[in-house]
Amino acid sequence: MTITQLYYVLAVAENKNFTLAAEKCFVTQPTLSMQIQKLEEELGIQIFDRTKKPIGLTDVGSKIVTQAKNIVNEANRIKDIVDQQKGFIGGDFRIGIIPTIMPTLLPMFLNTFIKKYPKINLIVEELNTVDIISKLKNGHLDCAIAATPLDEEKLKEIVLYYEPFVAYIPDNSQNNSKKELEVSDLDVEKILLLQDGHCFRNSVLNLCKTNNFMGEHHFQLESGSFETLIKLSDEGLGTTLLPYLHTLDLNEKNKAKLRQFANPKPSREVSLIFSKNELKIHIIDALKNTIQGVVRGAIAFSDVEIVSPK
Amino acid sequence: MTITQLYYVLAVAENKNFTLAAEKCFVTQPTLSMQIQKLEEELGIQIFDRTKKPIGLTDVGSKIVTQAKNIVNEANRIKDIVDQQKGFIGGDFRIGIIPTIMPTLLPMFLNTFIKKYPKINLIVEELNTVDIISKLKNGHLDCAIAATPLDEEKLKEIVLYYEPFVAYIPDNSQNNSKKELEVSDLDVEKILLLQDGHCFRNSVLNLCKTNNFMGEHHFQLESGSFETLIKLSDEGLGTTLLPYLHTLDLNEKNKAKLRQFANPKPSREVSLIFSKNELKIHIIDALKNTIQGVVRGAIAFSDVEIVSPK
DNA sequence: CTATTTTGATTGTAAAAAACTATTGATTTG
DNA sequence: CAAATCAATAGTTTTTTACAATCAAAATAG
Repeated sequence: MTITQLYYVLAVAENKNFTLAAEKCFVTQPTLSMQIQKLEEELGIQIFDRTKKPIGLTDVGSKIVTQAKNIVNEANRIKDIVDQQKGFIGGDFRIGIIPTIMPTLLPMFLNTFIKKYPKINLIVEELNTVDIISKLKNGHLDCAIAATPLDEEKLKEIVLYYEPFVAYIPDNSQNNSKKELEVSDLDVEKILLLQDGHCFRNSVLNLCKTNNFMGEHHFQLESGSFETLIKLSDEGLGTTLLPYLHTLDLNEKNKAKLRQFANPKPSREVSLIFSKNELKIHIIDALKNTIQGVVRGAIAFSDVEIVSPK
Repeated sequence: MTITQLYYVLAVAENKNFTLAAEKCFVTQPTLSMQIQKLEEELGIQIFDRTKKPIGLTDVGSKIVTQAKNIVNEANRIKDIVDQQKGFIGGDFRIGIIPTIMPTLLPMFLNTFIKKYPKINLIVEELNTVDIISKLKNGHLDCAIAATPLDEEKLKEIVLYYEPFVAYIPDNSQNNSKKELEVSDLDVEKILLLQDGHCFRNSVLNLCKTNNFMGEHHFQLESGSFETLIKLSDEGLGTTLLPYLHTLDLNEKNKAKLRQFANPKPSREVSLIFSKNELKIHIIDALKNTIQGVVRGAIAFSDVEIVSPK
């Protein structure tokens, strides 16, 4: 059994076609067919069910494919080890970002980053926090950006920034007297929130601890965008909170409904997260510096009461 | 990079000698030398420091060796997958047993087992519970026998038997009047216990929950045998509890100091433990049946109040 | 229902890789 | 300093891998 044979198996499993798989592997079809036959012979089992069209996997075959992925992944880490040793900044780099951070943060740093490190092949994926955690652990992601703390044993978090929330109040006239909003002015039971990315720091508003926070509403937003939230709010369903960076590109009409909080502002902690035994530390470090560079300009840190997360 | 090359690297790392490593790999020394050179060239780094005597690893080298072990382990699992498919009962099978179970249980089933399954190459290791858990998770063990429950997410437990404890009372005359001992008769603060294997079932005696149980003594037995415990007890340091199977081969003098408990007897749950994605299920099943077969004769289950573990 | 296309297996051959034997060269040991 | 140890090198042989060309079976089109 060779690693090459496993690559061939994975290619066929993925493309369900020997000819196409061979192309992807940059070899001719007979070469690939022979190698797979050899492997099947060595193991004494059939990996592929060639009677089906398109080609299918046998029962053992699918287990072998799963394991082959593990082996190939582990094998690829050898290159990462060497790259790290050489201080090489390049190669594939997979990053996961939660939906509520993606649209505002990614455009801010992507251009700077890929220009500064042209050898890195950045692969960005939008994922929710649960998927991010599992993919970081099994090596499908090199790092991620999400609301923290996650309190995961095997993951390391580096805080990128604290993003204050701004209240979005559809009927903003009634409290117009006060300039800055106090947290105590909010009726937390009536607030509209997304599931993801609303863990507040410093217990200013302690909402994330109740895992199934519903408030007075009879629905829960499992996922979705802040656009949805704004529209629901406009429909009279209540007040909502928007992360500061999201408020920057609202239209004027909506901006009028925003109300800043007084200090200490409720805010979310946004961090770079990676596995403790991640090898591409140099790239993570480069990414961290790039993001912190661009964010420093956008968020005035003095606005937020910084308290080191536990 | 090939799996063969990684095997060669591991052999050299282990033997610190190219010639010896080559023998272990059943190839000539130049073959092995060449392959390792080729790998080093492909990666563009030195794995071995050949200036040292005996040969040493470079910094990257040791990282690569660690990863190579992972890859080779994962690769070996392919064979396990195929074996499982074929229903093959054989090959290497690594089992860990905690010290307080090993001496009594292993002799009871080992002979029966290896005669019944001559194709299995059983490798038994005495390990404490902590090591067992980590080695099951990283694939260094195929299964283990320990006191349960462990409450480990990724591990599965199959209860083999409940082993009642018997009190060992050095000064057995004073309570001689009563025939069976009640748990309440014991002063739990004065009891001598081993760290391992003393998690009592059914909260009859609730000792394992206090992680650093010291009682009135000024010492803790981190490990050791029940022989030590008996001698300490004889020295007047207190009463102790012995697992039922251990009491069977005490000398007459010591047996006189034993006192059975009344029902419900305090007992320990002994289970077969394995990773949830362990492939050698057939072997584990064979082992379970063998052990339960021999234990059924030794422990009268009616003696123990069986309550299903939570 | 036959012609055509698609797709994987087969065959024969060339190139590449891996293994072996024999030998060298450097270092350590007696 | 001679002998022994041990990895590297050189030169061959064997094995493996890849390729081009072709075949055979199945699916699709006319």
